[in-house]
Amino acid sequence: MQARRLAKRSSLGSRRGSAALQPPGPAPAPAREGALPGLPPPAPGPGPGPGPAPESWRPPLPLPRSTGTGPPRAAGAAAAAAASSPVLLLLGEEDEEEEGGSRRRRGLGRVQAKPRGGAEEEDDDEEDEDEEVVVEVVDGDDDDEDGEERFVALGPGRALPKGPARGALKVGSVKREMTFTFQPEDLKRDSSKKMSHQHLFPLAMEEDVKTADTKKANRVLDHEKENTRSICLLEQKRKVVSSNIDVPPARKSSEELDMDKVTAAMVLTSLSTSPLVRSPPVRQNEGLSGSWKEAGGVPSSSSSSGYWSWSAPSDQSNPSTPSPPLSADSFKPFRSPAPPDDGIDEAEASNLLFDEPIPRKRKNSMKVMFKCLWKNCGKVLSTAAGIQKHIRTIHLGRAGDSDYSDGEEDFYYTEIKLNTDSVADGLSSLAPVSPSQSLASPPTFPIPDSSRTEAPCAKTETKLMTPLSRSAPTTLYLVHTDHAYQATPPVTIPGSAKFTPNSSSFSISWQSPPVTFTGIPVSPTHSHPVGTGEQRQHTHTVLSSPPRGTVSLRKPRGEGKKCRKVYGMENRDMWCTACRWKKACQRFTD
DNA sequence: AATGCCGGGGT
DNA sequence: ACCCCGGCATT
Repeated sequence: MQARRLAKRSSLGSRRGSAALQPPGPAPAPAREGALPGLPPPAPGPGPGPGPAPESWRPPLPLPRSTGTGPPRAAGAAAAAAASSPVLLLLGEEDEEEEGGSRRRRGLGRVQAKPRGGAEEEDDDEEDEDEEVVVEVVDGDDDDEDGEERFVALGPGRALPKGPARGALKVGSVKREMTFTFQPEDLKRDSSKKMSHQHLFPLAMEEDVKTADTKKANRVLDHEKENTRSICLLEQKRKVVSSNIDVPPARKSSEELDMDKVTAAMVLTSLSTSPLVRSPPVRQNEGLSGSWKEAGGVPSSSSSSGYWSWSAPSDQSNPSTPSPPLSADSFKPFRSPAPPDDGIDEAEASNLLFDEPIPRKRKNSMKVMFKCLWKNCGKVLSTAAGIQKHIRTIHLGRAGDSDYSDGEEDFYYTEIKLNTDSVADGLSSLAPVSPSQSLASPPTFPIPDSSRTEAPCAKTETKLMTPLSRSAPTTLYLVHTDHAYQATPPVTIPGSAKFTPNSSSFSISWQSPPVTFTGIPVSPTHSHPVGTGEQRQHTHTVLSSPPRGTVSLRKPRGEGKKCRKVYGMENRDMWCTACRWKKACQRFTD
């Protein structure tokens, strides 16, 4: 079968390539990929344009490969690049950030270093519909200078070969790299990969890493002051890294410790925003914070938390160890928010296609603030802790400063990102601004990609809440229905939000019945499908509106291009399964 | 007529 | 669950 597919694919690939450049994806497609110099022929041109993201992942993944195979990966160059825009590189985009984006980014980042060949591309291309290529963001190190992120494509069958190669490369260039992949289904493979990786890592290297890390820590401190968020991410990254590498219990200054707290808080916040996590707010948060602190903040090696066994590197990598899976899970949320990003394709990178409660993704140049959702309050603080306290004391009337928190505060505030860069602007302006948003009281902040709860909450709040009402601003949950069809396997990441690249493809199936919001024909700004997608997400809240009497069960015909159009009948096998089955297209949802 | 999709059926 | 396809609604 594989073989068959392969053959088919290759043939298709070529075909597709030509097709791509053709009519189907006229403006959008080309524009999109066109911007990427590094990327060879925007092979599957058709997809990119129309589909929110579908295509992005579709295209072959040259990157990973190149990364691994890439000849002289100019470490120096890379480092330099990173240094120039550390944040950009480190801070991710959206989780959903389908690999497309990442790849792209990557491509941009190191284009100079190694232009990829189209051939490889084709090759990678092969598995699309059945198995989406999953690109994992591998956080190299937290460090800004040589922060390197790697995307490992976990394609069925690909991962394995790749691992070793990469590892080898790594060693050669003396770069530290952690492979942290959370591929539920690919876990095994993954672990094996990691293993190999580990093996490749000479002890010496680890030493190196340690020292480097320490230095980094210091540097990071500086950053913290100006960009908390980025720090956050960095921290997170570091944590991730540490989980794999035996990181020396860095001596942390009190300041840093503080930061950790804040970081934890922030993360918690973001997490709490996630519908999934929401239910058990307190517990969750607490637990998390705990682990976090442990992970990142523990100054002395006395990290007792059994969360992540990082005492022995080999341990983590050991597939048989329970830790890997666990950590993987727990990491998910963190990782997603910090997907890399390059300020260039942010616009599209903003592909916020999530199909699920995805922990808010963070944009690099975004500042995170916490806004009180209490009616008529709208207070905005820069720290989660602060806002929590504010809520606790002011609104909940909890005993003064008692740090006691039942987690309820989480419901009353939301994390908002102040985007400093264009993306935000683009999005917000672009955004057919959900009605709720306009209603939201504290309009001060453009809520580019506020957590989905944000808008809805605000709305509800203003509308129904009584000042005194103790009930938290009703939290609206997103109704999300996934199509069973064409389920891109990896997509469903149980414990945490799915932000797998692929996820973008099905993202929003708002076929959800009781969906209220019917009007607001999200202006299909095709140029930025992403934004649109997101908007929709927001709007898509259950709760508020009375279930429309007769919800036309029929899915409003999508206006976007569908597989059929994009690929044509000839390439029917390239269609998403749903399309093939004459079901609602899963790939190009709109 | 071409599409997009639902409902239903076959395996 | 996977796959097909009749048939209807839309374009």
